Amino acid sequence: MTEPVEPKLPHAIALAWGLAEPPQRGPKRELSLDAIIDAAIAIADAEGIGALSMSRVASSLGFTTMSLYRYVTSKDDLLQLMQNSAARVVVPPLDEAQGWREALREWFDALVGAYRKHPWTLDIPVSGVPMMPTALVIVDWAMRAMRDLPLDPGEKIEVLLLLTSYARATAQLERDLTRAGENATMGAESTAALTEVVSEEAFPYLFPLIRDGVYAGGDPADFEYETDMLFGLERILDGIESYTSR
Amino acid sequence: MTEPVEPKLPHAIALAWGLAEPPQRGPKRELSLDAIIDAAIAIADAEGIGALSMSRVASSLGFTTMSLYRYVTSKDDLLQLMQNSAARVVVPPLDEAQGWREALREWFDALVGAYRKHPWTLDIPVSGVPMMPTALVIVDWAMRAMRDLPLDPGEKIEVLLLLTSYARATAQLERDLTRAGENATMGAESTAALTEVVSEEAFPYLFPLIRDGVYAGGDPADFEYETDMLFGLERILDGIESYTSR
DNA sequence: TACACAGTGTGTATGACGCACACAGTGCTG
DNA sequence: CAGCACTGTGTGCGTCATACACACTGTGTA
Repeated sequence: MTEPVEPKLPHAIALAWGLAEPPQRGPKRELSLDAIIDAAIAIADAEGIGALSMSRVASSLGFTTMSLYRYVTSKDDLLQLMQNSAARVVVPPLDEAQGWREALREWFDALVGAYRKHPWTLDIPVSGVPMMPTALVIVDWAMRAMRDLPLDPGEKIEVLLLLTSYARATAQLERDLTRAGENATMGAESTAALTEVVSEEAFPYLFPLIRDGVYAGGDPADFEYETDMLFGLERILDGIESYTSR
Repeated sequence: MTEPVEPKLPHAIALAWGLAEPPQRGPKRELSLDAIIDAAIAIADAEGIGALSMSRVASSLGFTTMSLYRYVTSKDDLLQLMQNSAARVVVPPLDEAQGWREALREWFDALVGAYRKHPWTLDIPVSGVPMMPTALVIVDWAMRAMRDLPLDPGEKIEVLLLLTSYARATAQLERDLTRAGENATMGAESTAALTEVVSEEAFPYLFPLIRDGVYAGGDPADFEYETDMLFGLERILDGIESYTSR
């Protein structure tokens, strides 16, 4: 009996960390975890996460549904592994000369880029404090970017939460607006309907924004991603700066 | 033939705005939309959104599954309406003397409070730019709080996005940590396992945080909600302040 | 007053889906 | 060569959302 490897890590996490010695006995495996994950990601990329079913993944690989369960304990498991794989980012080498603002911008871009590449990751419900390798790589990178900031560790984690949540939110908004551009539903049509229902009396402060098409309004192309999206980021960075130079 | 009421609003949204004249002909209705929504919310409150099925809701009301579809076109529809109902907040009367920082804090608290009261709203996938009444009430309130800030409308929306995404993220983190405290899974046990897998070489900047139990570490009770959670908010507010007083 | 018909709640049926489980075959290990 | 850990497979179960046909109800109109 060997050492109990890791004390009770959830299965997907253990797998993602590569903590699974391949079995010695029995027939050679025809599938592989990576092949399954890649196939699943391909489906999600092409048709979204709603189209992803176990049987769909299996048949796209030419195997039966149940064969997948030799590699993955549940669909949820698979989703975690997909997310871990899709969110993988390349961490640039440490540049000592780079300031923390620029470093965090670069980091933020990478995050948003990953969401753009695999938008369905936005549809995976967040499950607890992240413990997957990719997530921790991202955290490590963020901590590196903040290495010289005079913040205590708890505060850095707060900043991390701030940035990741904003990255996710902007990516989601961007996706929704893009979809609204294509899709008739939720498009200009229903936006117009809003004006009939949002009265100036009931929504005195919101009303002008809707009237002028600033809120949910007009052409989604008006949204200058690269500038609008970064406004919030710069505000966060300003906030950090003003705090640290108190 | 009467005027086509509102041009093509999604069904749930139209319902939520009360744009559905009750039918004149036919038998008296035994159910009501509100009763259905309330019953569904009760189930979600008690057992989470995973336990929520149409048949579950129906039988809790003493009706058949299909009867619900006379009031709601789909489960998704119902989820939107539940969220709209659960997120309802009481907007305090306008206090002219209140500064924008305090106003936004109050607003933020209300948001987080709603998430605390009905944590399952965190599990409802966000669908497009919010157009439900409650969401717009919240937006209106935020705009009121920012009424004197020298920001253009687009910037205010950016700030709104910043704040709502952070509120959601903190509420989610808080919930996850609370669960980790109760649940054995993801508890101290697997946190300990992290230390074995996160090496100092591979994660030089993250490693100390895990070693010292700052990240995902130690007692979840260490998380001082009321202070830690507000750190990020104060940074956002700082960022706005520093920007407006450029 | 009678009736057409919009609208009600119901029962049955369908097609996905996740996954448990038993099975027959496979190839390492003693 | 025997045992057995492990493979991919097939069947089957329970759950779920929802389509549809049905019998009934009450209101507006002929």
